[in-house]
Amino acid sequence: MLVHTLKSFLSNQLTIKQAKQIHAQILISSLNHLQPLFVHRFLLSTSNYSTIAYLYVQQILYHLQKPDAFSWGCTVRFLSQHGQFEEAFSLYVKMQKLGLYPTTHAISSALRSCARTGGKMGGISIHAQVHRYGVCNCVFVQTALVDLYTKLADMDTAKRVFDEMPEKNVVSWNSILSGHLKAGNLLEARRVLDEIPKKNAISWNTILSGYAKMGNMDQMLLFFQQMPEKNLASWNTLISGYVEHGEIESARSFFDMMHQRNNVTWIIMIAGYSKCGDVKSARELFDKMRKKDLLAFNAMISCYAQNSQAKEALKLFDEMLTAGVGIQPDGVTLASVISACSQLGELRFGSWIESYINKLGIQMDDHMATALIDLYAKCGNIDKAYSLFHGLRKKDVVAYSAMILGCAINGKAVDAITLFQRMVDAHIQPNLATFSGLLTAYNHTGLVEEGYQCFNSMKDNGVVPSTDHYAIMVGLLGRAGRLEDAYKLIKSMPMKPHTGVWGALLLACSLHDNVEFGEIAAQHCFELEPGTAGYYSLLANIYASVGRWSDATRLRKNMERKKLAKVPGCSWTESA
DNA sequence: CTAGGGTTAG
Repeated sequence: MLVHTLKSFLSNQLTIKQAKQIHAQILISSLNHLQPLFVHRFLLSTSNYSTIAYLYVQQILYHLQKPDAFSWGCTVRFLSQHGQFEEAFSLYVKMQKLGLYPTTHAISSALRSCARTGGKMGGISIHAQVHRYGVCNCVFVQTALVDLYTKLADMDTAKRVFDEMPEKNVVSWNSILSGHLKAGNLLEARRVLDEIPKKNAISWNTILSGYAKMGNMDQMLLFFQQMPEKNLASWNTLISGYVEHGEIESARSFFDMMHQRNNVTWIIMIAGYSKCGDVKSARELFDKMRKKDLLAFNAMISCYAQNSQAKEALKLFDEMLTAGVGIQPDGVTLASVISACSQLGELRFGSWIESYINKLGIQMDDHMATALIDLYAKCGNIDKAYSLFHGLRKKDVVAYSAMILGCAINGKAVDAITLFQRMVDAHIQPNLATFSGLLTAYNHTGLVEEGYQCFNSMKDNGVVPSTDHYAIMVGLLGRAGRLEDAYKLIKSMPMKPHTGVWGALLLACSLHDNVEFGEIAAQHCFELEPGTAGYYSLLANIYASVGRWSDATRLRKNMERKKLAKVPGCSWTESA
């Protein structure tokens, strides 16, 4: 009976709130009789559980009686194996504060957690403790240390620990191998590979992923063909290599060739199609998956959000929640969902999402926070955006760009420029999106010369302006009445201008009643988007404002003949 | 217990 209760507790996907309720029930019920050790054994044999639920069991154990070092060790290992690295580490620290002598299981798992999260301070302090406890002779602990230092990109220390190991196994060798590849030293890695006494598939795959990341596809394929031992991960590494370097067709042909695939395989392909904008192919593969997991949904939802199909993203998210799929979203899901809401200007959804995050007990991470910064800024709540920005653990180029654009569209050009300066001081390389925000700031305030300077400085930063950047510049020059300069800029474009560019010029011409460039701009807009009535109206207005009534009438008649109705005004701040 | 292949925001 007790076991049954526990089992249903663990196999359900629980929210924090539900888990808390059950937690309380268990505390006052008969589960008090269960021995911690028994519960741990049971947990380790169960494969279908929710990690959140496990955390609560751990707390329950703590309430029942003082758990021993073994129980703590099991818990740390469990969390580390389920991706809950921060929790694993903090549990390890707690265990030590209680004066318990950590097991090698606990130490190696805690080290693994630090390695995965890049927890440098934590990892090094565990290393120091290991010295004190004198458990340095355990292969698992030493290998975990080697891996920690390779992941921290400290190859000198990694090598020192490795060389001092009295006993090494394949895992130790593979760790040092991946360290050399992380340092970009493929030759050294190949040399080490020959030294490994008993190589396994992972050894080969590690080198293969090295070739994949170097970008030499021919060498990668050659190595793959020569590998004496291949498994599913080898194939996945191969197609992931092609995807990363934009060769989606090659990836697909190997995908089709595979006699066996797993979710990793499918997700690599879905993400690959997403990156090159082929939403249709991505969805086709997604539909063919038989057991879609959380990461598959995340990949597909992100695919929609990143390819401007926000409504589809929200639709799929809704399906995930309601259609009995039985998968709980995580922070990754929500980051994409927030992005979709932002594209739709859906503040209502945004605040709903925030309460949803609280309900599920999902930890706010930088990805989600950055998405929220963008959402709040676009809805005019710049203060909220700022406070989220200041709360970020690491401010990277994406966060800065979101904040800069946020300031720009809220008329805070000075703030945007200050942020950009701070970003440069922090040695963060600006990219295309950063400059979109910055140029928008200049555009908003009409600072033509400064904007021009900024635009020209892009190439000094190794960034080539995109069509969108030209569009903003045309808008900036045009609004200032410098229509000829704007036209010259368009003529100098190395790529074909889209309607955003010509439309910006047309709009500027209607602002300044300029027929000469207005006609040229309108002509291009008509060709590119013959079905959009707005361009005809703009040109007709220009004609009318300079008294060329017959031309205006001719254009309006032309519109009627083409059955172009005026598109009703639509604003992104308005909910659909 | 320690190693390779999957999703994340502008």
